[in-house]
Amino acid sequence: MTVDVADVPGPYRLEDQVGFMLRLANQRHMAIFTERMGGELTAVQFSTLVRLSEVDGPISQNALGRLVGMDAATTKGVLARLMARDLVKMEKSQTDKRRYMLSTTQAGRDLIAKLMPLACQITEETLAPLTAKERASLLRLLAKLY
Amino acid sequence: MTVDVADVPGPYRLEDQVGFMLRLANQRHMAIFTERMGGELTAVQFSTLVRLSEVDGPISQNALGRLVGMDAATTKGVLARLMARDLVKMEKSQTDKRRYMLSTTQAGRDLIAKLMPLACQITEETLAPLTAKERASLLRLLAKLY
DNA sequence: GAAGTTTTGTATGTATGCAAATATATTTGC
DNA sequence: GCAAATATATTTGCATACATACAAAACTTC
Repeated sequence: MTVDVADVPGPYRLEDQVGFMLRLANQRHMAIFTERMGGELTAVQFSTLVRLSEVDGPISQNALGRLVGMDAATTKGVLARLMARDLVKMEKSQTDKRRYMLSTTQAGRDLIAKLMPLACQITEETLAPLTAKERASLLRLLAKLY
Repeated sequence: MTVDVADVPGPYRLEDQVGFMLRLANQRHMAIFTERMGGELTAVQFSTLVRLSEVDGPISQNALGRLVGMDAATTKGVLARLMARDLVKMEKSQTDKRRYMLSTTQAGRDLIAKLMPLACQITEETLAPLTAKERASLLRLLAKLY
């Protein structure tokens, strides 16, 4: 009678835990992002602004937050900072008195256009250690996880 | 004359950016961790306690932080919370008057032993959408990124 | 149309995570 | 042996991120 090596659990090693590695990989990317962007926008602010320009129509705060993967409390803070810089504007909905309808300003769209090449460089630098096949594989696997 | 499809950049899609996907995957894992751990320890606190028990000798605050991937400011807060719960103890170094030497308490080691099976279940649940090969592949690719 | 549920936005508290500045102690270079 | 560079720990400020609780408005169901 034999034992399959794959069935022997072995010791708990932090480096073998997805959670730990996800955190470290994310940290590395954030460091690259912050350094390259030079304080123009944070990663979450950039994602939020891109999403808002994609939908390109008035959208509620919570709905936009969901499209970016933020909860309501986080969304409020991010949008407050974007609005303080006139990159996003907000107006009361006529049909739903609870809602604020959000849209990008011209300054917001201009900033995205300016930062887009930088964002591509950031992705490139983050993925630099991987081959083209590995990059595709990583994205596919990450997409399965959420 | 033909054009290689791989050379045509295409539009910028948020879902194709590693940074965005890393953030979402990490969020999903954190949600699983928090729910399963039931408030016993956060993911970072657990990692820190495991690392400290691994080195199993007095270690300085900064050195431990580096082993877990935290900067000095973050490390201080995490350790303060662990010490407030008597999971970690600290004493002044005799040889280096800047350092506090850290070690786990019996309560800290007991808690890790108790939570270890839970941590394995959390990893399992996070990786549930992936096959064994995909899991190994993901870990290998993540390890290359930092 | 009234009751119960859901959605939206807000507020608060806690926990990472980093940048930058500070203070003290140690090590290194010469 | 001393000045310069490093290492350690701390503090502050800002930015996610989530849990929780709340109020107001809208929707569902009967």
